[in-house]
Amino acid sequence: MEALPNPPARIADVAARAGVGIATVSRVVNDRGNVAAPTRERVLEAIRALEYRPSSVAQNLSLKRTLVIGVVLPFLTEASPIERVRGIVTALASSPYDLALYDVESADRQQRAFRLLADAHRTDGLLVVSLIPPDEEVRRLRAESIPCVLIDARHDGLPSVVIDDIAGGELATRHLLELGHRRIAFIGDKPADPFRFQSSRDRTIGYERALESAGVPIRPEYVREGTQSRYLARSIADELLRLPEPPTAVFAASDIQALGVLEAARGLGVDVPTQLSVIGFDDIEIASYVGLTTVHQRLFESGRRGAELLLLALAGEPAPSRVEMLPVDLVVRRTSGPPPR
Amino acid sequence: MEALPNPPARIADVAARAGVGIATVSRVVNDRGNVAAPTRERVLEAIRALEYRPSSVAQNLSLKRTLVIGVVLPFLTEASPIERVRGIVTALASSPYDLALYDVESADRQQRAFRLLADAHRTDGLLVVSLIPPDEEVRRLRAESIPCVLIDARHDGLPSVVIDDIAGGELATRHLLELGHRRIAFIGDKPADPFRFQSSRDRTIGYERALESAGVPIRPEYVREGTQSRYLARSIADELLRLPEPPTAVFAASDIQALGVLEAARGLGVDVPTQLSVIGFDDIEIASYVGLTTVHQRLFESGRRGAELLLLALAGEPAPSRVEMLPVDLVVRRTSGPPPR
DNA sequence: TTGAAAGCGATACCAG
DNA sequence: CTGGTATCGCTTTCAA
Repeated sequence: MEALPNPPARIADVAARAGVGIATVSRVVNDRGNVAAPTRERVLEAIRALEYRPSSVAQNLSLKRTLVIGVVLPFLTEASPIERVRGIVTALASSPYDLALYDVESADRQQRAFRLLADAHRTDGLLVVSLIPPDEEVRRLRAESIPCVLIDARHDGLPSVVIDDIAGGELATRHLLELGHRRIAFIGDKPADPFRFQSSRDRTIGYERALESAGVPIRPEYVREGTQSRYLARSIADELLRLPEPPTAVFAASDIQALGVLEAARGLGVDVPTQLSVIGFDDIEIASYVGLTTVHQRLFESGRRGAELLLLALAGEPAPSRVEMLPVDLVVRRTSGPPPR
Repeated sequence: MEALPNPPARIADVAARAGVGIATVSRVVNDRGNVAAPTRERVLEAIRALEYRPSSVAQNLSLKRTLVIGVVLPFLTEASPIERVRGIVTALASSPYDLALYDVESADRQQRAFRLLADAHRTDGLLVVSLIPPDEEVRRLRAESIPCVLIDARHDGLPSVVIDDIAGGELATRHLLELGHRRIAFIGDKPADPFRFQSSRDRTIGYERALESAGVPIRPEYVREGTQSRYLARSIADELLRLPEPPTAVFAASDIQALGVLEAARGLGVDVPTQLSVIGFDDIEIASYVGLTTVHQRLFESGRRGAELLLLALAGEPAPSRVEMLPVDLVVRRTSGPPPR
């Protein structure tokens, strides 16, 4: 249990002790053939004695690869990105790659993350989640042929894994329509949100499309694109429910927002689902606990699949397709039902 | 948007273009003084033109530091480790360090993780969560003076951040006692679990201690140390509730297990809290959604604090104390109440 | 103020 | 089979 007094052994130390050249040590360490058994034994003995372990940093420089995959993503503190990371971790577990996380909370941090990553070969490959990398960086990535896969985001030059948000929006809205609802409100993100980009917007489109094809007119006062926070969603829902003609159902663009809606309903004594139906989007873990009806998007799967595609690219195989669309499905639980009569 | 045809520029390219030596370029890049203004300008111009960015891999080798902090932890797929990671990410956000995650699901993966990390200077520092590193590795870490902080784990040679599990166990049990319960069961982890080590065991001790000082005898059939899974906890709770003299309250060593208990109760038509009180431990996010009474352990804070200590050590300042104990507190929600009469 | 050259710790080519 | 040596890209003395 006492500390070694010496600094870590280098390959030269091993070579010296074994009385061989460093090339031979390298061969033994990397299991390249062409080393006589007795020599190999001497080297191994020296390695053991000196507790030698190759410096990966030096290996990186020499081999021009790091065995590290960088994951850039915003809002690691929220539930959905975490699900995606789980998928990524799972896919990477059986690979030789390690994972470096770059959380992107603030704008400057974001810039730095991309900067770091484009930094030639700090990582062997990149997974960018819910974020659109600047054209500038994309160009560099390609120039240096660093493989990069987007998850929950799109960019012309890059392969990506996304879900069909429009279909999801339609699915949710159709569910409510089929239950008999006609006064269906929508709560979504700010359209300009640089992070979640098109997702919420596409869900709105799905919502509108479903209403149209059911012949239900879209009422502007029911379409509220505010923010992804639970608290703001709550206050928006509060307003909606106090409308002279309140909606009988609310479709929220995320479960987090749906939870805010549930809170608002509880606060006003509006019973769910008899007086108000609520449907979310994402199917985060909490959704199942509170019985939230929602659109399941395969968060875990998106991470897993994205990582898989990246591993393929890293292995030199070309990505099967540019944009891979993951299906969504409706999960009916306890917050949706027929409208009150 | 078209790709650069050339490989990334190296420092020598910049030097050549600016007509200076590489040393000068290095000075400019790293903002070391002693560069004449016109020279500096020429260099900056060359950097811009070539889109030069220093290779961090090469810098690592030269400087013997990586600006990466390694985080080793098991079960990233569960809620509590995630909370801790959030705390770590937060603390690291304002530092120059990046974060490399090593998830340790399986035993071999675990070995590999420690191996990688002890690997001289792949990371500048280590955060080990809910895991006890082998003595062997600890020795190496110290020998190579790589700072390492334990979170939710202890080891003689290393500073650590833990919570007071015994106090937590007492707190939970006392809460139930004060409500009037006398038949209080305990569901904990397998004592031999190599991952969660002492935590659950200590909570048991707290439980026993509280009962003792209240003069309530400990009934062996009420103390069930099984597993941390929700499903197994559910079936254990099921058994407990079918006992001729079932407990009126269950203290689970984790919220996950408590959720299993709640499921068992629901399955048997036992109402919570009128017929059965349930208290968990951890206060994971879901707890607040299902109204679970629990012992809040500062998961986020443990990560934050651990990272903070590591940053201090990295900055050369000595750790304030060897073992830092985070307080716990009772969060009373809707699953605990007086026992049925 | 500047540049040549010596590390940093590996890999791998090329002779021997 | 084995060893010397160039190389990876940067930082940092040491002289000029």
